[in-house]
This record gives sequence, structure tokens and C-alpha cells, in this order.
Amino acid sequence: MNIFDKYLDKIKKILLDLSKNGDLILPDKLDGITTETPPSKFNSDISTNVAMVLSKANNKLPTDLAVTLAEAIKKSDNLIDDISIIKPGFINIKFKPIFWTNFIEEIIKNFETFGINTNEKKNSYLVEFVSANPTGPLHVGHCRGAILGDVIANVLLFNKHKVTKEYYVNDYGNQIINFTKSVYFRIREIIYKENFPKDNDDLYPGDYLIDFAQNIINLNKKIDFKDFEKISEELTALSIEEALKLIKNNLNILGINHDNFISEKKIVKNHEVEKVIDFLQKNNFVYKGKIKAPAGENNEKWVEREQLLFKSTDFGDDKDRALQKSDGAWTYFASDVAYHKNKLDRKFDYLINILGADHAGYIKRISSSVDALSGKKNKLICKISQLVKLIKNNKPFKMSKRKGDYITVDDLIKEVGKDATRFIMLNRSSDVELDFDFDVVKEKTKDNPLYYVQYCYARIASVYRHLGLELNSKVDVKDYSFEYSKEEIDILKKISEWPKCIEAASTKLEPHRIPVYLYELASEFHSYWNLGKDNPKKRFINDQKEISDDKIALLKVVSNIIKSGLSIVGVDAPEKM
RNA sequence: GCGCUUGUAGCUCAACUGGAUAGAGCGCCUGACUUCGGAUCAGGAGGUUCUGGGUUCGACUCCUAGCAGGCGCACCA
Repeated sequence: MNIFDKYLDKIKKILLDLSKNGDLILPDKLDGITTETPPSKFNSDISTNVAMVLSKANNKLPTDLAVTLAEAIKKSDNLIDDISIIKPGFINIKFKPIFWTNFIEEIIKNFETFGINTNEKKNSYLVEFVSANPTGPLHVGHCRGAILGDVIANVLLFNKHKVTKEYYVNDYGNQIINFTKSVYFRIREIIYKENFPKDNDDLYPGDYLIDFAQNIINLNKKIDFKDFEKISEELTALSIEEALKLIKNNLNILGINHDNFISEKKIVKNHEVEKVIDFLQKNNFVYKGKIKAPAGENNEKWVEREQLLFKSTDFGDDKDRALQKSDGAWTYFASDVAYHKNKLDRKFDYLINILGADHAGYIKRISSSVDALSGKKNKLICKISQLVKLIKNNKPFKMSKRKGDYITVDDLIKEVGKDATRFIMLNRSSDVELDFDFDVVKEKTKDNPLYYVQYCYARIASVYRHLGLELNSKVDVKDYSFEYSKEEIDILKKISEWPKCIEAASTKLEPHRIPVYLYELASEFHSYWNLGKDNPKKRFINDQKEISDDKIALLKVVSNIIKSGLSIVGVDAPEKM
């Protein structure tokens, strides 16, 4: 029930009628015509720019054209109370109160579908996110992208798309060898009391590896750990298993569950890289060549090497990209291309990758490869999650790789909680840097937007409790003949924007719109609630301990949206706080 | 040097794919608690949307040239 879409359709129909009669000239496309919420000062409900869009084709002033159009619109709809034309040529529609009564009745009868974007074609999506290297626990830096991916998936699911959530496990390559060695040294430390070589920069120094080592020792009594070469393969698998256990546990704490974990190693062992390169070769997208050093940099150490390159410049990249190392091994990029071929073969309509800001430079080359493999554009959508700046005691908190000096997901959630973390991380557009202030996030006041929104829900729950009603049961409204007050209509207007919010969040993959919207709705509600303080007549519950149907319906709708919005964000809607 | 990205109130950020007099919160100032839960509300001050050009009925939004910050720019993953 999107009233903006509904009235846009109505207006377009009217335009067609008018043009048939020769009263109006229409351009080829009616794209630019919109319906939206007018600024509050106009005391109006829906506005349209139609007169301005069509003024040129009709060679008329927008305000003149608006007169004709406004008349036609008003004539077509008996729920319109008043229609006015404002300066540049906006047509503002004001509804009769009964419009809003009908509106709420329809929502209550269709709770399950309210907000779902009905225009959109239903697609299947693969969302790849987190994909952190399986060498240790997740830290705060991973958190934002993890939550972004999860909630993008939730928004798409809410809109009835098909979604698969996937984690690409980089369990192949040099870093894994170094990781396994590090685990091995920790094992020797435990069994043979040898010191861990702290000065070796290639190794992973983190204390968590001691736990990995101990677990591996405990669970594999039969293994003789003396000779690394003999057990390296087995130890690699065990080490990755430990890391993944920890990562999955971290994700779980964040409320995130992936459907698939895809192993890079498996893709390589399956010869998928060779196959995909073969394909690219046949289609003339690869060649042997050299990559030039970037200009303006210190390039003394640059060595030009002849390697197998992918022609990503054909697709807008600034240089071609290496697929094979000089020792013959595939680059990370090569196996990632194979992975994306693997994704494409699974026939999703769209692939979504969530990347950290430091990987933004990677987007062109990987989307180039997807373009080359699929012969299509825009199949792959990459979203960047920008940096999170941590603030503690009003000071930036720098994480460094030095042991013990970074905050893990575990630490974070223990300190501030899952819900606050999710809400705050999402409350901003993903492409701006985010200040994450520990002290604010922990605070339980209106400074913390999560509690502000949850409090709204808890207040409604409290009213229901006072009346001995169940918030989650069906509302019992017999007769929808009531009228709403101005303040109530303000809330209803906000509610009417919910489907628009969901649509934008879904089509633009911008889930931050949801917490922002929920905050605004909660704000309208808190104002309304406080009216009852000055004027007892505006309280929900009257002196006879009763509530009227109009209010019970309104409360129900507000609480439902808050609840379903919070569930998309992935946080609780508590009835008591 | 090149690419991507950000620049909006003192601070942190919104702005419905180009709409109207650019909105919130924090901070500052003034007010409302024997509360249907004050974890709340009402009001005030605060703006050349980084700068210059362009496109148009209309630009925070699009184009272009700059400026400033961030990220990235080999066979790491």
C-alpha cells in the first residue's frame, strides 16, 4: 500500500486521458514525474511536480498548466479535500480525514505485506560479505561491512527477493602457509617449551594462536608434531578449522549467519582457475605482457616481468591485471575470477560484494572480469563500507597490529552489546566514515538512537499492558468510522512513507535509511505521547481505563512498523526496557 | 602522478535517484516531572551545502575545472 505510487499512477492515467482529448501534449516518457511528501509548512499530504515537467512540451507556464491538471485530479478523486498550486508549479493535495482512516484500515488488514515493494521484479541475489582471512578473530574493522551485508540481505529478503549469504574463505596462498607455521611454533612452544620467534614479521604473533595450538593438541593426540613437513597439510586444515570456528562464533555474536562458506582452496584444486583462464583466453581477454610502474612514485625497485595479464582496461580499469605469478602460481585475483565464474554459474540475477574501503581499488578489476565472463554489465554490484573511527573518552582510539592493541568483535559486543552495535553502525550511509563513540553507544538515553526507537515500542507495549491487551495479538477494531486529529495524521503521514523508505533501501542498497526512518517515526510518536501530559483528553487511556478504536489502531500500526524495521536491522524490540 | 571516495550548522550526520524557505541529534540558551514509563517533550540561537564555471523552470544532488581530507595504485590476500 504505497499511496505515492498509487497517486502517481492515477495522475499518469489522467494525463493520458487529457492527451487523448487533445487537451495536453505528452513527451515520449513520463519518467520525471514524481509524487512526494510536501514540506510540512504547506499543510498538505502529497505533492506532484507534473505541471513543471510538462510545461515545456505544452509551451505553458507551470502554474497555468497546474490549474488544468489540478482540476482534473480533484474531479477524479472524492477523497481529496483540497488541492493547491504553489509557486514554481507544485500541485499539493490535501486529503479528507477519511482518507487516513481508510489508509490505516487497509494496513491493519494487510500487515504482512505493508512496506513490501510490490513494483520491483523479484530477483535472486548472492551477497558475499565479511570474507575475512581465516587466520584469526574478527575485529571492529570487519564489523561494519559484516552488518551492512547482513542487513542488505535482510532488506532484500523483506522485499521477497531470493538471497544467498556467502563467505569466501581465503584458505589458500602464502598467508595461510605463514599462518600455519605460526600455529606450529605455538605448538612447539607448548610441547617442547621453545620460544615463539617474535622477531619474524611473516608470522602471526596474536595470543589467540596459543588457544588454537592448545585445541589442536588436545583434539589430535595421535599426531606427532615433531616434523613440520610431514604434518603441514593436516596442520593447515586443522588451523583453518580453528580460525573458522572462532570467526563463525564471532559472526554468531553479531547475529549473522551465512548460508555458504566457499573455500578458495577447493576452487583451485577443482581446476576452476585453469578453466576460467581458458575461457578468457578463447575470448581474447588475456595476453602475456608487462605491467608498467605507476608514475610519480618511488619506483627504483620496480621489476617489469612478463606475465599472464587480464585485459581489464577493455572494461575501464586503469591497468591490466596479473593472473599468474612468475613461479607459475595463480594470483589471488585469478582465483577470485574463478570464484566469480563459480558464482555466475549458479545463475543469480545479481551478485553483490561488500568490500572494505581499503579494497575499493579492487572493484574495477573484479567487475571487469565479471563483465568479461558474463558478457553483461551491472551484474556485479560492489558496496564499500567506509572506515569506522573509534572514539573512547572523547579521543580517537587507534588500533595497531601490535599484539593486544586491537579490539575484537568479542570485546566490542561484550562492552556495548549486539543491538547497539548494529544500530549505530547502520545509522549512517555506508560511504561516509563513521564515528563510533563507545561512551555514546553504551549510554541508555536519547543520545543513543537505538534506545530512542526501542523506547517508543516499549511505551506502546506499556499501554497495551495497562489495558490487559496483547501487543502481538490481532487488533480488534469493529468500526472504522473514526477521524484522526492533526497530530495523528502527522504520524500517519510518516507511516505512509515507510514503503518508500523500504523501496529506496532495497533498490539503492542503502540500509541506513531504515534506522534513520525509524528514528523519525519514533520522534513523531514521542511528541504525540507527550501531548497527553498537558491535555488529558489526548491520552491513550481514558479515565474509565478504556482506549478508543482509533488509538488502538494507530498504536498497533506504529508498533508493527518499529518492530519490523528493527527486525530488518537485526535488533530486538523489547516490550520492557 | 593516476584511480576511487568524502566535503552540508561549532561537532556528528540526514535530505525520498533534480524539487519548494536545506533538516535531525550533540553542544549552548529557556521551559515541562505526585509520568498512560522523563530512556521523554516544547521553544530559541546557529547555513554563501569547499571554490569557480556549466546544464535547467529548478542543483547539496548532474557535467567541468580546481581545493582539502581519506583509501588504494606490483608476484600480499
